[in-house]
Amino acid sequence: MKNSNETTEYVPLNFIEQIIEKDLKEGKNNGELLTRFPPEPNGYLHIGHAKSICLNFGLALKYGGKCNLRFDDTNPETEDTEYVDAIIDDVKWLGFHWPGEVLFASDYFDRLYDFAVNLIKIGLAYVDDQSAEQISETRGTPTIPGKESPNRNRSVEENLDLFARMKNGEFPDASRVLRAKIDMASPNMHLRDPALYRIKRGHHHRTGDKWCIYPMYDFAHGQSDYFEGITHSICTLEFEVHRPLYDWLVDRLKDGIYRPYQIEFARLELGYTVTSKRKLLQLVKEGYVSGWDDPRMPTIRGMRRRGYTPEAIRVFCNKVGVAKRVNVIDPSLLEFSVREDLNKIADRRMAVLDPIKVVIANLPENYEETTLAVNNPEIEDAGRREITFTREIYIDREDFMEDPPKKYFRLSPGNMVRLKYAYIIQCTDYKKDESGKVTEITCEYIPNSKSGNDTSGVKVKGTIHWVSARYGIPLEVRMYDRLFMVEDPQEDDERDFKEFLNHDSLNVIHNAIGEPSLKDVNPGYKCQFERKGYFCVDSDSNDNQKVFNLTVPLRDSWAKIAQKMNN
RNA sequence: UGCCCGAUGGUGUAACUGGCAACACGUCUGAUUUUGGUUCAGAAGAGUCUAGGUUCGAGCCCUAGUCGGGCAACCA
Repeated sequence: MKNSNETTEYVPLNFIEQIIEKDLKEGKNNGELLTRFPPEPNGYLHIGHAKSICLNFGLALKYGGKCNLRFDDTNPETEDTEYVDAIIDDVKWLGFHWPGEVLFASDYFDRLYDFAVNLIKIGLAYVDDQSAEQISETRGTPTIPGKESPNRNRSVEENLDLFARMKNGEFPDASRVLRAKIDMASPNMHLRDPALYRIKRGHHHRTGDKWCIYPMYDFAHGQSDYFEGITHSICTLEFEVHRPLYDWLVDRLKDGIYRPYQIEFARLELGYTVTSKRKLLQLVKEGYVSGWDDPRMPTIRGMRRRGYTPEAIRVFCNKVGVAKRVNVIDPSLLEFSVREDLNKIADRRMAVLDPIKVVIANLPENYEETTLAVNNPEIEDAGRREITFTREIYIDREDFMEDPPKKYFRLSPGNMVRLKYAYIIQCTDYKKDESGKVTEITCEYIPNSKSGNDTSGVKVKGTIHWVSARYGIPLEVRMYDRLFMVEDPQEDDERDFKEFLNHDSLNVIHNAIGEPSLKDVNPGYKCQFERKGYFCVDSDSNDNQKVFNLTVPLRDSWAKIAQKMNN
């Protein structure tokens, strides 16, 4: 450290925080900070949006500012209140708050219209009668300058008249547009007289049929920022080339020193999934997943149903960082964040996913012994619950091997393991069916080896979970794996991303057995199935049967050892 | 062939704006453990896209190039 007398420790800032701290220090925009999260209500929010939400709301929190929730609803064709409601719910679920009401770009339609009229008056906008095709053709290409529209130099009066008549519905859809008069030869395509307003008779989710002209994104976004007093308008990289237009418009709208500034960052891409709204919609529509909230989906709703916590998602979004480099985050980081949170808060329970019956031969037929099991070893006062040990129990198929390799610490013929919270047992016999599948195991328990007061002197390397055959309850357990088999399913434009779908991403277990305490839990309840992973109760559960979703498996160092031995 | 961004271990970010690369995930060791979890201790792994230049000194600055991304909706 350079300055040893400096009391504040240096904390690395991302580039946006650096800009903000500088702006705040210099008193730019009165030293205020107001950000905004501006979704278009035409789809559900996903993990990429979560990063933007955490960034915008997080910055406001960090620097004592505020963050608005504003819908960018300028295209009635694709937008719907269904999405508005879902998005509001998702942002709240993530744990963020905005000042006052939810805002909409459509709140500003009147002011936007007035601004457009002003632009016409000062000769910076004109009505173009050309068709979309003509406009597209005369825009030129990135290397060839565009051609000016024959309507470019209409009089202010004629433009005013035409624009008013556009608004009044005198012209058919798409027959005319209002364009900014900037520069048809600009190397930046967005400055070649961009369209500001189009005629479109869609039914708007909020303004109904009041308007038949709607502002384009570029004509709505920066101005909405300005109307709200946004200081830092943070968006993703693809809007970088829009910034000159953003500035051009805001500079003509502002009427003092205040103005918002756009800053772009690289969106979050997550490996082995897709985050394009179009592709996500396709997965839903074509039935590859059960819906927007399918637990395999990278949507907020999907992750929520999967059992991810808001805390875990927020921590994850902070860990990935903020920069301008295109990035693909490895899902292991997300899973780490989820485990980290769940380890602290989730109850421990025992459940057997692939049951084999074990009969403890040296125990009487009706033997029962009830003991207390720790709910969460990470939390001292998380309490205990009762579990009952009986002569017949179930253990997981993975925990028994006829012919085990050296480092296998679980049950095998002649060998011993501890049953968690109960006794050490030794395998004396086992049965198989014609196919060679083990159907039942016979064991003997070691007296005096009871968990907690073991005086047997027997030492075992392994402890396994179990469920009483008499008291266990049937469970449906849905095991999930990554949706795609390749890290970047959209890398190859030539190939349909669906070719890379992982067809084993869902594996439903119908005959799992859980400890009896699982009978009384409600959808959303999260727990760890000991030695397996974190699971949560799905909304498909009913009184007869609980359905559990695998949220994330526990780290499994045995699986790695076993895999190595196989290779 | 135009314009705008970007380039640091496998992945993602950092290096307090010029002082011989740090953190997290992942990987690997070991210890503890009645979860092969957690926790703890430790290790390996980049010399910063390339080539020049400025400088006592460059991941940071300059020039050229290479590679990657974006831009030609009346989408956002």
